[in-house]
Amino acid sequence: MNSASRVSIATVERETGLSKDTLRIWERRYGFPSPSRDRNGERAYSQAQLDKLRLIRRCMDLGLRPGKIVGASVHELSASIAAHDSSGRSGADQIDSGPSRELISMLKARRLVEMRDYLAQSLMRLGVQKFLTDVVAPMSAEVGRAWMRGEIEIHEEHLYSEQINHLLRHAIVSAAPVVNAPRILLTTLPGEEHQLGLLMAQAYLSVEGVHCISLGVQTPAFDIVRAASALSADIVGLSFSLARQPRAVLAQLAELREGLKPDITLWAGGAIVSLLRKVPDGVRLLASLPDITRALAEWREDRHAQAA
Amino acid sequence: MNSASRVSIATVERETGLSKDTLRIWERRYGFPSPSRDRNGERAYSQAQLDKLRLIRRCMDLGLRPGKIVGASVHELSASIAAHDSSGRSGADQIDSGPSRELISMLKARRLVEMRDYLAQSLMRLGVQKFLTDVVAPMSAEVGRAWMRGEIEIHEEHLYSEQINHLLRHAIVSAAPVVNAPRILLTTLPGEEHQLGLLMAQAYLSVEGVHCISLGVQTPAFDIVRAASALSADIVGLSFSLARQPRAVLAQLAELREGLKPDITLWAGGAIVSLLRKVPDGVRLLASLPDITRALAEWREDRHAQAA
DNA sequence: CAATCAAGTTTGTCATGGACAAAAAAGCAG
DNA sequence: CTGCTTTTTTGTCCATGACAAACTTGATTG
Repeated sequence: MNSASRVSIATVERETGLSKDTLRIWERRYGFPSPSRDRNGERAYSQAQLDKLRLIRRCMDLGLRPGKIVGASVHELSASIAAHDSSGRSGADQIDSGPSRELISMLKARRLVEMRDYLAQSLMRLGVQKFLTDVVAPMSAEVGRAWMRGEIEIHEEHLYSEQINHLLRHAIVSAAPVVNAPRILLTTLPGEEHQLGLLMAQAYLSVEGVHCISLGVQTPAFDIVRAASALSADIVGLSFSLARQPRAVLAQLAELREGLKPDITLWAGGAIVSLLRKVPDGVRLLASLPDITRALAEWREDRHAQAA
Repeated sequence: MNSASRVSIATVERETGLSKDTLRIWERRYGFPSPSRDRNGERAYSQAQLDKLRLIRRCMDLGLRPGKIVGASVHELSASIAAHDSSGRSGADQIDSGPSRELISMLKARRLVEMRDYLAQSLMRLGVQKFLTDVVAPMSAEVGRAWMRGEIEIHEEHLYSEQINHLLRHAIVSAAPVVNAPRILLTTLPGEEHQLGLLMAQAYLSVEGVHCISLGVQTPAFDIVRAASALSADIVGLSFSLARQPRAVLAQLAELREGLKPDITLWAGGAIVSLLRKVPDGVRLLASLPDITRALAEWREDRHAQAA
């Protein structure tokens, strides 16, 4: 807590996700960050530099390039983020920022029991799907933003994940064997560690009367293909967080689509999909949770049409 | 999949957990691994080198030092591991290696439904605690060993975790408010990412009539102290996987004990504790799950004695 | 005008080799 | 044995150079 406010390059790497090599080469090329040195000649970054690096990282996730923004001021960076933030969000998305703010302050104040009760109560009151769209989704976005801004620590994000994780897993019901229920395989590709998005999808689907199997995170494409066959899946659903590069996502999707039998439907969801410019062939993008319901209806129609 | 069997240094770093710097300096100092180079002068490691590095890593986790073992043959390395393996395990621990082997082969073959059914059925038949001690604990150890030996991939371990995670979270009942039930705070310290051990403890405790709160993984000591006060916890329980250095574990425990109010009991569990030579003052080590029951009984006696 | 391709920039990762502090082992006194 | 000092081991950091892949820009063509 009160430890020297100067941090090592290893810490900065861990906190920002920027590799040591990248940090050194930015210093060489752009002159920022140019940390002071400790008595032993090693880089010692200030808290302000760390904060700005986090901002830069966030801007890059928004698609801006380092050369353009490393030289920018904190103010300009914030402005860029704000511009993106508001352009992406329609007015309706913001209605729940009140409860989210409230939950975040509970999180930061460690008012855990209160938070858990509030969440559990919301789940009961709203039902699984509305709870996900109106409470969990906005709050997750808000937690992500708060982390990027440096307002909360990574362990506080873990704490949040833990609560939601528990609540959702408890809420997920083993699907009653509906006749002709589609079999859906859920997972993420290698490099994608965030399991909350996956879990949200699973919870959302669990009340739609489908047969849902989660492989957990980071399943290689080849294994997804094998598992889809072995489990005779009708649909493969993938989740992508904001942390991924759009290009990499498209490439991985194309590779998987190629390997997957054509009669297996491929869905891609998660925060990143709304940033993708072109839709890969043979992949259904799901920009939000309610899209799942729509996509499922479409799938059932298609299947019906084919059968007839 | 079938891609060239030579892999980049970045891949080796990800697969073995050995940093690029470490890999380069081992090559310089010990002459291993000395990978071939691709047309562009970059290191290209063979599958055999990767396998041996994994073995070396495993030996190091057992306490051996790189200088002694980097030059050793694969055979010698395996022998070292086997020696440690058998010396640590009493005969009774091995009774369940049959079912574990069976479950591992299901895992590798992606016979998921079968695995899930088997696990769910075992849980029903044995009850939570016996399921944990007789099925989950041996199998987790076996999965860990299989991963170290390179027999399974990391995503297969994730898949296993996913299944257990789900099953346990579903099994954990929100404790009925027993009168005078001890309040237990569960978490791991920074650097410890493994959540399965924590979850196992929580599940085990959930049927002991205690009030159990999990903070998730990687909570800084300072925050644990704050949370313990805020939630008026009677006991703080920590989990440590084999991946941690015994020294670091002792240091972190001592630091936490110092910060924590003396009347709060501190428990440390997980695979590493049986390797600790000395017991830190004021910390109760729990070498196995059944120890939890014993420790809880002791705690209740103590509390009773003090009240009288 | 949109789309495609070639040339030019930007950017991250890798390589080499030197240095050093922290951790572990070894040696030694009590 | 236990506690202290010295030596060895070991991982991380530094500087600088290089280059391929990704991205941008601008010219060319249907």
